[in-house]
Amino acid sequence: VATIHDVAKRSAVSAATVSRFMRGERVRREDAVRQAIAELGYRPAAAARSLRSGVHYAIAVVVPDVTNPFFAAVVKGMESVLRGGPYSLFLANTDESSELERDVIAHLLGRVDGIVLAPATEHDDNPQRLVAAGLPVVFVDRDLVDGPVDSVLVDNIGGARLAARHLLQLGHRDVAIISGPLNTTPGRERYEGFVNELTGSGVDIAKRYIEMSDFRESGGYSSMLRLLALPERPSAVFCANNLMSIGALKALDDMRVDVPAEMSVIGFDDLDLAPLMRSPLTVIDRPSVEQGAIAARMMLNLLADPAPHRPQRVVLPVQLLQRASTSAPSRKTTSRSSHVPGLPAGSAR
Amino acid sequence: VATIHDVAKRSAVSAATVSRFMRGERVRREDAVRQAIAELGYRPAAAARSLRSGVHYAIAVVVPDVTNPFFAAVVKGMESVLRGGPYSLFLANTDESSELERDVIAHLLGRVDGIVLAPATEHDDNPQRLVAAGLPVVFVDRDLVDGPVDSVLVDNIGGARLAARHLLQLGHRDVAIISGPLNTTPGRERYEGFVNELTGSGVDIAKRYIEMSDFRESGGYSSMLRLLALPERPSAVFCANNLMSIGALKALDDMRVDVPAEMSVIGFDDLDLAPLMRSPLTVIDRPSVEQGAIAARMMLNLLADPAPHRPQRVVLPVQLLQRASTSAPSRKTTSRSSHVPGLPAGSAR
DNA sequence: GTGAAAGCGCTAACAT
DNA sequence: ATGTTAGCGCTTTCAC
Repeated sequence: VATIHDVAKRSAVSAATVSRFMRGERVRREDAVRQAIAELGYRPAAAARSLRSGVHYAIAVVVPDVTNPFFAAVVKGMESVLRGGPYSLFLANTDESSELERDVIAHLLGRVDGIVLAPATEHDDNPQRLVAAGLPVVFVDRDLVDGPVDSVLVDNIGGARLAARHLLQLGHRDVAIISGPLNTTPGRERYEGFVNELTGSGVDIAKRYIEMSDFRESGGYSSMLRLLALPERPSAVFCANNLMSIGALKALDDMRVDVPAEMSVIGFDDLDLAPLMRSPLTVIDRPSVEQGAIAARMMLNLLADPAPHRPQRVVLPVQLLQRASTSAPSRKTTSRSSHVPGLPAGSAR
Repeated sequence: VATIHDVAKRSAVSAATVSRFMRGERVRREDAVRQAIAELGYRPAAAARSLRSGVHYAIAVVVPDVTNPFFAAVVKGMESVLRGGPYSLFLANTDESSELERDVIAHLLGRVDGIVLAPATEHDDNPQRLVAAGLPVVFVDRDLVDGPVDSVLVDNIGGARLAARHLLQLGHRDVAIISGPLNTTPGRERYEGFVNELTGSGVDIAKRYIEMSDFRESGGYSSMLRLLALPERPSAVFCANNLMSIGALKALDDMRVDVPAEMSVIGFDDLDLAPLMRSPLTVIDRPSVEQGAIAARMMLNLLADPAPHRPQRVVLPVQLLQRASTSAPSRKTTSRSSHVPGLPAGSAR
């Protein structure tokens, strides 16, 4: 374990010169220093460097669930940008819990130069304290009601409206939603977008068709079970994220409910395996890898120029990927609203 | 940004006393210290602590691909064990590349107290240097040919044999494999197990039915395309991991090849969506979350007692999950080996 | 361009 | 049980 002084001695310069060489400055005895470093296998002690200079050459990305392919993709995008640069990427997980998030962030403080964060809730004060403490923070996928903050998001409202409109066009009137937590950005926005598009088209959504869930597969599963237990089932359902879509589809499968004949399903977030499913899932798709890449670039900018600035908010577009899990309702539905303006009821595709 | 001296002054003790309080020792002016810490919002500077004491209270897990659900599950398992304890978990990605692995490890050195590693290759010298440098290392899913090292693995050979036997029992004789890289533990072991079980049963596997791939979805896809382009297609294929199974199935789907009627497929590693697939995938399943949990516990033990010890090697069992993607070959196959000892040819299930 | 010296915030030895 | 002292390895003035 060689120190900078060992290198200095061996190459007959001072420690300061070695330090300058390390940071890329031109040095007279450059070759000698380089050789000494190689021979001794010298690696600067990160802790000493951090302590003295205050920089860590590390960025953290904190997400609610590494198991969620969407967040895995975001991480991939960040890595592709950070690769080759001086910053390492650390990944931490909060399991959708504000308390865990607090602990995780506490462990991160003083170890990283910036945090890319998908906060557990919009009302979290953990992130605010970070921003207040002057640590660069970029929000990804989710941000705070209190904003404004630097963030890269997607058009959740537009996507949810797209989903609603798609179901309406197919002729559905008894429509359900399995929603994420309303205290998260995507949970709230997708809920509001979906419901507003429905009511704006003169189609009310029954309270019993609104399932508040948790963005987890298990949550989607039990929510769908509840919907299926209703005396009058809905003819279509919108699942507000990928994991809940999977859970809902499993419940449908277990209960032998045919998709889309008996129940149309549309999800938010694409599934890698969607094309191979018995009933390939129709989804609202969004650029996930790119979301991570943009977040990483924003962080790099923040790090390069820490001066106060007008917070930047990037919103990426979404698109409808129509597959086979949605179709016109087959059986007669008890339409509580007879007319959708501009949409001939029952028109498919 | 309060230091330990600020706390010391405010609570009228020395810095050393505050330090002792922080590490849990009993202190006379305990309440005063606690209060000062709260009022000042004191957080020990991790860098200073690390520099002085040499401990970081951090563990890294380094995997080839965070996007792979298997590794995501391993990480989950580690987190569940580490949660609540003093150690943070950092996750890093190597993209199946030894060079990237070297860089990643270099960045980790001097920042973490131990590394849980799934090395890119078995012949890697990166890990060996870590072990030699005295940094606690636990190998997960993959280890080194040079061993012995602490590791938690699964019974790859047994699993691959199980897969082969399953196909043989169904009556397949023209059997293909889409293998992972032979310079990785699971790549090599699954290949050897599969081929040995076949040849041991008197069934040779044709060279053209052996596809060497890369554990990636794209690799599985193009390998399957090549198998399908053969003048005499195999009637069954074993995919050595989850991602390649997905790729292979997508190729089959794109080429309109019916599974299992025209091609039986068995994979290694379960897929979350398997039950919802048009042809639910038969797989060799293994405990993935538990693998991570065990690795974390081994690391904790290493950290608690760094004394030299006999390397421990845990091997977890696997099981066959039979679904619908495997069946007896339908069309007459050009059997190059007529008799399998003990197995009535063509007997299914 | 280079070296000497100081010190980042903490903990470990030693003394009390 | 507590304070004093020293120093972990590095970067950064400040002189030259």
